[in-house]
Amino acid sequence: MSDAPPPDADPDPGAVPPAPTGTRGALIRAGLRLFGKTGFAATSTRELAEAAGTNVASIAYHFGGKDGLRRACVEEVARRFQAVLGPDPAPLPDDLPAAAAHARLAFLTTAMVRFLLGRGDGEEVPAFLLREVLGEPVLLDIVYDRVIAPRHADLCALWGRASGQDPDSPAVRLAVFAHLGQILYFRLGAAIVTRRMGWDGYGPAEIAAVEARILATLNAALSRGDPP
Amino acid sequence: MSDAPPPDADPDPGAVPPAPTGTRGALIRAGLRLFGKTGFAATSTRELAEAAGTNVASIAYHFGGKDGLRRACVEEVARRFQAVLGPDPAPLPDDLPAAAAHARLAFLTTAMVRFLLGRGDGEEVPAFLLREVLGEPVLLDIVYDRVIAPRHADLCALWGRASGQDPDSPAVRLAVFAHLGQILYFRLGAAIVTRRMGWDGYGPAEIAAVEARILATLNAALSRGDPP
DNA sequence: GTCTATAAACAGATAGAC
DNA sequence: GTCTATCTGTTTATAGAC
Repeated sequence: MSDAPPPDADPDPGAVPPAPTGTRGALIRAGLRLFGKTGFAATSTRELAEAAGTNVASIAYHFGGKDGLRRACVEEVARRFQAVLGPDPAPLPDDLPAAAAHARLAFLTTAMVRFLLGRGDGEEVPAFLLREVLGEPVLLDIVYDRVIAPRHADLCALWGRASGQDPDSPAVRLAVFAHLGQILYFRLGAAIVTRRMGWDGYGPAEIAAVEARILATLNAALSRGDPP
Repeated sequence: MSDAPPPDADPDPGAVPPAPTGTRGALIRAGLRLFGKTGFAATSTRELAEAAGTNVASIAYHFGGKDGLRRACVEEVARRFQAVLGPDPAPLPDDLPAAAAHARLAFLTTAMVRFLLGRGDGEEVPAFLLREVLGEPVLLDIVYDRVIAPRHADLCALWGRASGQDPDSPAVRLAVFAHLGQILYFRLGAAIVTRRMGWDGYGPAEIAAVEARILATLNAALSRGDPP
């Protein structure tokens, strides 16, 4: 494989960067998976190199060291979120009715539940992200600024419109966090939830049940008896 | 300090074991704090010994090795939960009104929020617990059987009574998990929440705001407009 | 029971051939 | 760019004095 280390500056900050390829990309994907699964400290550079189909020295070559690979993984998470959700969400139209905002919140909720509980990135990205949030506060800056804060602000705007409250009020911000916390818990506590429910992992039927529960709470919190 | 390794069998399984003391107890407390803060793999035996005010060899002497200390920490978490919540919760009276069940749920919710967000064990125990749940599934067994399952069953009984649903139904079990997930998130995502809210940690006013939010969701989910 | 000294394995980083 | 071999520091576990 043949890739040079990337330039430090992005000439067009609005555009979504392309997915990393080659040895560099393989190492990042291995890092995302192994760091998320067993943790940063518990993952050796030899394991990373083997999982990526390369040698230990390439980690230092591409990222300067194990810490550099970690940072690259954080940036890759930010990039994937940008790629899925779009770089700059459109501002809310002034005349958006409350019911429409409610419906969009329900739609985004469903999408998040399916992403987090279904097969795919949802298994490794949240585990990695959570370990970063629990651990080094330095890397949290990247996660916060590029992944969390913009999306949270979007959801607050919708929640405010749907509930008739000020979207910048502490009450709305907390409500959105509580709502997101519910969803995240079903991924983070998956081992516990599936055991207690007698489930063998999250299949389509199980995901539907979780979706129904979270939408019910959303509708209740927004003071509406029925889904829009 | 002078303590022998404890006997393997507990002669009275109903009683709550006493808190570990001496060097053994100091090592467990150090493990709980450091494992929770930086993770198991990232914490060295030298750090543990220093934090406990003893030497590295005592870890092998008391627990057989670093893994043994980890296991002892898991059991200490289970013990603390038993000590605070009581070993065997009383079964729900048959004639408990829905409003009383709702009130008790609200009371337990407030207690959990204050425990998790306030100063004290709430800072280290959940972090430790979460890392265990994310990692080794072997230790999850102890946590699940002795900490999570009994408490979850209690809450399901209350939720069923308060909402008029079957407490053993999947819907109630999921509702309780979603409710707990909200609460846990404010501890796990504390770094994110406080930053977004512009808070400097969780003080009394901040805890009250979170409490209010979670009780509001609880009341809405139980289809009641106002707190009991 | 506590502690020092040490052993054996492993970590991440790097030099240098290709 | 890739890879092997190696350097240097640190890890856990243990032997043995007290």
